[in-house]
Amino acid sequence: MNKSALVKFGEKVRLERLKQDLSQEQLAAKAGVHRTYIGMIERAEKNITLKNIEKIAKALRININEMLTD
Amino acid sequence: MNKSALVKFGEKVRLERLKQDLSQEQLAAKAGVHRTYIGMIERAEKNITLKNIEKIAKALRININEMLTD
DNA sequence: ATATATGCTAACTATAGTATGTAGAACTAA
DNA sequence: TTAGTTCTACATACTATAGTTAGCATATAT
Repeated sequence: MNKSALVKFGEKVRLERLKQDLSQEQLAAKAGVHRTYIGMIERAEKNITLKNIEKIAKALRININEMLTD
Repeated sequence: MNKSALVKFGEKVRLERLKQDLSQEQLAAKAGVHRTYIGMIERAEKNITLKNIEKIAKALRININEMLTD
């Protein structure tokens, strides 16, 4: 079933966040967004915008294009 | 001055669209969005969402991560 | 028991997504 | 020239939904 970009992005955020041993709250603080928002993104419940993709990528210190690579 | 992801994405869309000799209207039809919306994206006037990034990438037959690579 | 982390619901408000209309440039043809 | 076509920029304006927040529940661990 070919996962949507939304699902893949959410999985990537969670994977990298845990790899860096960060809580959702800590990542949220780094990215400048709300705690629950990170949860929603990881669960692919929100259709995130490019500006916020950029924010989260920077907070995780990962290139934005890598956030969307399989 | 480090262009935003929005500006880079807009430039990439225009570049690839012209490379494939498509008008904004033709690309819009392929992607299933409105004519003027493509213009707005190319001019980086709208903060595009991931679902629409996916739509446009598919219409251009380009991997989504390549749309965000320098 | 207290603290930490996350899921989930529900609500508000900012703005993305959609659409219409006008204007101007570049071109083609009569 | 003049008229018609195509393409794009830009200005609104509407409506869908992203972004933000607060609150409560559950789980785990100390």
